[in-house]
Amino acid sequence: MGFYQSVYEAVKRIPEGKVATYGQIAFLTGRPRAARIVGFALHVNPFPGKVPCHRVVNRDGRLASSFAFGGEEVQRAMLLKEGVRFTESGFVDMDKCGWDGNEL
DNA sequence: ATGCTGACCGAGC
DNA sequence: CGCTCGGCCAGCA
Repeated sequence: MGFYQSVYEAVKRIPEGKVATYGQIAFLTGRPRAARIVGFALHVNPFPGKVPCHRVVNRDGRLASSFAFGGEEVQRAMLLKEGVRFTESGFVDMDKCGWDGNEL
């Protein structure tokens, strides 16, 4: 069991209608500076239905450059379906949908 | 152990 | 406001 496993556990804690940044996940795993590892962890092991990697975005609120499930458009559709709001620029509204990481 | 890589983040120009 | 650079940390050859 490596750091990746901890990442998946943290991502699964993200509630619907909310999104978290890679840095946020990294913080929950105990490695606030390991945001890059978080991204790569989801990239190499995107468990469909188990780890909602579509709820994980970068600090800009923008979706990942390479989404494992198909593409940014697919990710955006799933987030909209869950109730996540988007800005005119096509970014996630972090102000309302930004997960504190400690609400639950 | 060393070096390279990577879905990042923050600061600087 | 947009791009570039360095730092950070885990996994792999």
